[in-house]
Amino acid sequence: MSAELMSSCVRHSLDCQQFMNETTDKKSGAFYITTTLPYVNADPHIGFALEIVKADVIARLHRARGEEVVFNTGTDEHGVKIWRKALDEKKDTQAYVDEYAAKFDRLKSALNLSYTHFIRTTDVHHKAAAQEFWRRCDKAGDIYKKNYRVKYCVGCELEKTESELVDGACPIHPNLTLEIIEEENYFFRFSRYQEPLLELYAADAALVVPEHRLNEIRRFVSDGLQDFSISRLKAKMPWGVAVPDDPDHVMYVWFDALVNYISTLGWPEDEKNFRRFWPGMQIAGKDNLRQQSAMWQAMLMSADLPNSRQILIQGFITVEGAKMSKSAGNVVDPFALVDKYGTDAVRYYLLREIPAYEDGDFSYEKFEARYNGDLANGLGNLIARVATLGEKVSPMPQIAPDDAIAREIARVREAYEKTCAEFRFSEALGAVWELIATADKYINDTKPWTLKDDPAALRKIIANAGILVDAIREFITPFIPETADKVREQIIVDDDTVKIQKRGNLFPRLP
RNA sequence: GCCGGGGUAGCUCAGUGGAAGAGCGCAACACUCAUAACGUUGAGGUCGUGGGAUCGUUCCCCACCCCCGGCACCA
Repeated sequence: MSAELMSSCVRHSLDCQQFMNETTDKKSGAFYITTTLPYVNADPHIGFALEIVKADVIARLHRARGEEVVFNTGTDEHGVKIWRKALDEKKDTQAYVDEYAAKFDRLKSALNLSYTHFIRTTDVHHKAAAQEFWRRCDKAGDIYKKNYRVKYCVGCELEKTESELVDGACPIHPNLTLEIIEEENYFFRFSRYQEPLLELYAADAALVVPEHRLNEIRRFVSDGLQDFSISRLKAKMPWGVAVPDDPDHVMYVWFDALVNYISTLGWPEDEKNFRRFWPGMQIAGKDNLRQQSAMWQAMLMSADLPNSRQILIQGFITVEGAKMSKSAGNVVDPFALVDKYGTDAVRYYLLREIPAYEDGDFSYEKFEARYNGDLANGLGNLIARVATLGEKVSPMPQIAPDDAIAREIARVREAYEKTCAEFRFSEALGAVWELIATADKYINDTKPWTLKDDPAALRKIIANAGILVDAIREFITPFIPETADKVREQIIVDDDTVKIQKRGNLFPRLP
């Protein structure tokens, strides 16, 4: 590698490091990321799989930089919907949520996730933390009681929110008049935080990513905030965290659930761990924008705790262009996908096909096209051909790569680091696949299969191909770690030697 | 209705005031190390519609049409 090229690589690497530092903990090598906690009234679906796989990639990228990472996920287990569902299924509520928590935890092995913490909102410690959080907001004067009016549909036997109504009536029972029920609830003084929230958004334009989501929440806050209800009458719905010093109320599920992001760190008792990892990064779907970037931030201010470091908002996954829903019967089960295609194929699809910040689509046709096109014909085939060609000269001393090859790797590295820092993983993988094309073309051009009688020339080609493969392996490691390991089992490129031993195909072509 | 984002190749999308791009799909050619893989070449677009400013616009301005998201208790 030329001196000029070398210094340019170093420079880029420094730039990217600086960029990522802005979005991570400014303190000593600690990084914290959390998903939202899925509500356990339905099985895990592919949308949550996307969220947690992305979080996993971010966690792995930070670990690769030598940081200590806390990666949190878990389950949200309180609230009326869960309580009713357990009743419907004639199950003990705790037994019901235990079953679901176990189901969600199985995503860890199915998707090869590296989370370090799995919190359940029914954990004893979490409940105590939620109560302490409540006390702090109360002490700050942000909690008060007032009458709460809810609309109730006698037909559904359920309370209805405005957004559920069509022309002011229940869409399922449009002929029934909604009853108004008044009950006394505790409220959080959200309205008090309009200005502080706007200041927060103004102070850090990268707090919410992408930018249009920051604009969306800024407008929402600008339009004025109403205090929101944070408790429910225990007599009507007992499945919640007890409100401190008031046996008649339990916390509304929002309030308790959001506290998980810090209770999982041991807050409030473990001050040291909390200070080391908080503030952290949060990833959430677009339906969670308000809760994460406004409500939770106001709650943190009220409790006199630092705001989140960054909130990454992603889109939804549609299925063949249609919204995924239980009633449509088109919900995609991540476990079934993994059974059929394997963990890394599923991870790859989610990360490559779904855009970073917008809605993406799933279909079996697209999935299989990605699988065959990118994984079987692309990555898998390249590894197979390099392994077969290289086996003949293995082991061999490593030779410095051609300038053109080194330059191409440096170019891709720059694009890779930039797009990863902005969480544009689809584009990062696109850049890595350009390197696969480079390697394929290099092999076609140099025709190593014609050099059976010229081992020196063959070694040079294998050295270059090996450097490319090893760069590809490094780049895909956070995305499809198991595959990266399998590449290294076949093609081991170290500073001074290259060892190659052919094994089975990474991704057999689908028929 | 108000606010925001979009309409570019069959599909998914990138892009620039100065001769329209990528990937996938399709066709032809070439190759045989490799998973009927890989490579090369090619076909295919009045860059939503109509005006305007400009020497010149897919890009700037105006109007209109269409799509998507947000406009409070959706875990």
